[in-house]
Amino acid sequence: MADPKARPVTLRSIADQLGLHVSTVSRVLNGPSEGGARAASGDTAERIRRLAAELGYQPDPHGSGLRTGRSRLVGVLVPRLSDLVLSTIYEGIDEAAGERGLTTIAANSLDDDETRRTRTKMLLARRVDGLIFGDARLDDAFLDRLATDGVRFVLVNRRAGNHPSVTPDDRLGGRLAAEHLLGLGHTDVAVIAGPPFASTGADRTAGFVGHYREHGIRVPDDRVLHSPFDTSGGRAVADRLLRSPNRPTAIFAVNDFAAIGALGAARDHGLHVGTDIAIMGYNDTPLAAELPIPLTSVAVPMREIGRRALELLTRLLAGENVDSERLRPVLAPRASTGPRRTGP
Amino acid sequence: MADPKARPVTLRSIADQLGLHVSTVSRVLNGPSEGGARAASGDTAERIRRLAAELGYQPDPHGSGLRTGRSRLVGVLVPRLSDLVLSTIYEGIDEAAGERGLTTIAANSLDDDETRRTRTKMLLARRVDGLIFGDARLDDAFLDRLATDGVRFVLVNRRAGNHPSVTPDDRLGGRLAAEHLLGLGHTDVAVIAGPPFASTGADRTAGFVGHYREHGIRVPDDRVLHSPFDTSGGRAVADRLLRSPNRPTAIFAVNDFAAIGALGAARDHGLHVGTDIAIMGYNDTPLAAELPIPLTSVAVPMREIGRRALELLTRLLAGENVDSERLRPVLAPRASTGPRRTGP
DNA sequence: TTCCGTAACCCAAACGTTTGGGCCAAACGT
DNA sequence: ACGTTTGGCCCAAACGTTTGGGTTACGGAA
Repeated sequence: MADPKARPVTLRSIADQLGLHVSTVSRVLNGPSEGGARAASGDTAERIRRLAAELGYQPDPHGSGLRTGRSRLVGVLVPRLSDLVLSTIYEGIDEAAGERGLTTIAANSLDDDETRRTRTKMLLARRVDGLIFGDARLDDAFLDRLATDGVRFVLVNRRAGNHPSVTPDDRLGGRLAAEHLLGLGHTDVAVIAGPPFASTGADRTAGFVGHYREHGIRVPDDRVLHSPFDTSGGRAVADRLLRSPNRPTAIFAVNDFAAIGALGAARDHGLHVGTDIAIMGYNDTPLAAELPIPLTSVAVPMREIGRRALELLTRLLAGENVDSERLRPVLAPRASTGPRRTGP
Repeated sequence: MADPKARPVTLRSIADQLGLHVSTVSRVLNGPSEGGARAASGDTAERIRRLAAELGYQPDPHGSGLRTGRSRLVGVLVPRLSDLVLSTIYEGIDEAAGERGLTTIAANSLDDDETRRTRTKMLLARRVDGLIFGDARLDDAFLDRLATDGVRFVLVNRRAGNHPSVTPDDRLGGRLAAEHLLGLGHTDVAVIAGPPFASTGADRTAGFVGHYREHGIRVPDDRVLHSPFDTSGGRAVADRLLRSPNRPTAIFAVNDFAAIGALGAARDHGLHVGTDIAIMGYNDTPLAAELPIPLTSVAVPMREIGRRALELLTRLLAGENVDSERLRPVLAPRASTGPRRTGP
């Protein structure tokens, strides 16, 4: 691995040991594994590769970064890594990056404008080759500015403007939720819609409300409530809904954690979830299926979304023109919206 | 921020514009903000600083890294970032790193030996100045080897050998749990102990069992079950416990997610948690307090643990001798272990 | 035989920074 | 007045890599 005090193994040390020039070694070790254009003779190349492997040579990113101007670093900005949705997406990003020899640097923006700015600046100062933003806002002036400045980035999970993005098809997801609840006979429904600036919540809500509208049922404005994407936020909002005299028979939370909060609120009101009231979430977090009352949710391929985002970025960095991608969600019906049935 | 095609602003470009030498600029911009040893005159220094700020100069890490041999990069290896405990700790690490002008690179090891090896190699190839491991194993040959190789690292959350570490005081935490359950009259208890190679589970279990032993109650070996630190693992193990003819009256899971799984299993067995059976977790995840049946847990300052780990590493890198730190956990009693009471 | 092509290398510059040595002039001490 | 310090700056080398441009030497074509 790494020797104690031994001088780090460098192109030069290899070249010297073999009586070659450093540039020859560099070309051999860089060229496509077999016979690059200006590579060395098969024999020499073999000796070089063998010695490099034996010494455990690892190119110094400072050297190559300095020379090439590229760092093979990708910056990833998310609202919070401790949000399971984002950390799972990040795992997908990092996994795909690793396969391409790229390294990712993650940072939290906390959905705060000032923090985004400083963290992005930090990443740029690190000379990342490109960025992936998981904290885009609808109508995002910051991103627009960055784009005109020539910074290369893609969005993940949330879309904004027409910056290239990889997201779930959230309108469809909202529709699936509506279809499910309507199919169970719920005509009096409410939505816990997440914060208004996130496309995820907005699109899921729009899809949901749209489906109901197309079936002649209007979801009133005061039945669409905004809240943070977390448990306590969901609980607070659900409590408000359940306190009202004519409470809904079903609640669609655009996020599993908000839904879990709603579960708690329902219990506080003495309601049995699944019979007295239907509650469903979104994202199909691993937790959802394992809860005491399993939570109906809309499954989204989060890890795959992360992978695709990284791939999109690499294509962008390669100079290609890229298009946004929408990944297909699928319904995961469980006990929280009705009589117990065999889970998917 | 970053201009479109404009040449990046460098020490040289600043020096040229001011008719100075690049080394002068460097010294001014590096020296302790006021009057370094060999800095320039107050006037010149001021001009340099002003222009640097105006142009938005950011030192190129490739250049300085190459010259100094240091990268100001810290590698962080954890089992999984999508594990809330680890991602929260990581947030603490990253937060503290940011304050010191360091950047962290995170990677998942999945608690898999091969993956650890390759990911660590990757981080080392990136020339990180030091590492923080969140996936240590009791008796960890890999870490021992790394240490003798001169790699500088600290451990977080889990301890191993006598490598410097920052962890919760898990024995104490286990004792707090035992004290709580025993105080409620539970003498017939079981432990969901997590995987056997993690010090966290082992120490929590040891503290728990030790406390009972000191009070004359033996927790039999077949009442201490190992499982992964996740919900489905906890559910499976709890199911086994509850299926047995003489089932325990209380279960201590060394992890909140395993406890949530146990909650589900209890429900499957028609038991009402809090009255029919007591279940408690560990870590006091934000979720715990918000669950339909709030989960008793042992609160651990996860974010602070991360911060301390980073600080410990910086001291280590500065050449100081460092000691491990154990942070104090505190009990968070809730409804899942007894009659509803006001939460902490 | 001469000339060209090419395989297989070597040379050298450049990327941006840091840092041990200068060097000059002004200030100071005696 | 003369030597010494020191403030304020410049010089140059080095870190490891990549890459456009040589330079040989040899094989084959004319």
